[in-house]
Amino acid sequence: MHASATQPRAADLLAWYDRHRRVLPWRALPGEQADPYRVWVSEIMLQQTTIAAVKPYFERFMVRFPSVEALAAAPSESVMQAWAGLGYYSRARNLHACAKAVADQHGGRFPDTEEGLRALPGIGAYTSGAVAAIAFDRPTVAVDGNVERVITRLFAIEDEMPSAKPLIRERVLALLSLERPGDFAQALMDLGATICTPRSPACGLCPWREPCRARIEGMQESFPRKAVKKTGKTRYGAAFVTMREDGAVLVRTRPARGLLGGMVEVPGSDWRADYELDDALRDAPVSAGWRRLMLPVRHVFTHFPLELTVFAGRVPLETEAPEGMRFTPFHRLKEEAFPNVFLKALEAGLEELQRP
DNA sequence: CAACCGTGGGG
DNA sequence: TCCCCAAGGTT
Repeated sequence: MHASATQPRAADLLAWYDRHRRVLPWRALPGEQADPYRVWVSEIMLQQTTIAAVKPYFERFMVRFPSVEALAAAPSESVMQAWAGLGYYSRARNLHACAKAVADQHGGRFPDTEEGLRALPGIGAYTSGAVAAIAFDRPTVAVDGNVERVITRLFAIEDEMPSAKPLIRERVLALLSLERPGDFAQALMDLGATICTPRSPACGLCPWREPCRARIEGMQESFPRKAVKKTGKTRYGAAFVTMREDGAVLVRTRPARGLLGGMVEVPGSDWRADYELDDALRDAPVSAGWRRLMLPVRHVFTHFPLELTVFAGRVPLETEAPEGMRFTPFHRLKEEAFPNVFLKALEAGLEELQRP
């Protein structure tokens, strides 16, 4: 007798989850109630970010900001610095705004409904469902990329993303376990992350291998259907690593909105596809004996690649920082909220300055 | 609603 | 090296 297609059941998923659930720093142990603050912070950090990248940030963040009140009371520079390197910095700005809203308008307690959470900054359709289900066991779902992959395979949904989203949500809601919504949400994500992976899914270990339409057709890796997205044109620019005689380095804070908003940078030019490197020194923040590094710093953002040519120079002790800039003592550089692209530029520039 | 918004790792 | 993509939200 061949295994005939059955209907997927939440019970099969939850039974699998009870045996294979991952242990994560923000996840409650079986039978324990999850801490909404930790769940919320983890969900924001995990947006478009891998668990491996998040773990060390999460641990440091919890030490530095142990409660939503502590986070709300912290200066924004401190929050941005704690986030530096994680990417998508609007998440950090919204996180801070959200903490203030919870502390000031909700008495330090997170709303315990999907709708209430959804109204807070940085909390959208996914995160509101995730926190409501995981931290408050509300009967709702959390549809992320994992879930979209699992569900489009399970039902062989041919619609391209993101137009398939409403149908996917409908299917997940139909499967939802009303007894264990929090575990159901986490089980679905664990399944997507460990079994129903983007490439080479381990269908033989899947609790839903029998009802999975995509596996039956041998087409599991072709879901979800997605249109190919095009990458932007490479942009070019100059960055200036300026060291004062006492070792202090010239930096400035970027505007609060937009790319790398609110983060710290070394001064530089605009980034354009047609940037003329020959004229780069007109973008220098101060006059110095600039040395141009031959190897540009390469960095890839979500929507465009960047080639940053670094100039390094020393300036006298009496040099004043231009308007909007400041000299940071060398030993405090590590406390600045540098995104990675500027860490790369800084490292390259400082190395050049060490040479005779 | 499509563009914008980082970064690191895996295949 | 290159490409894809990971627990998305905002505008």
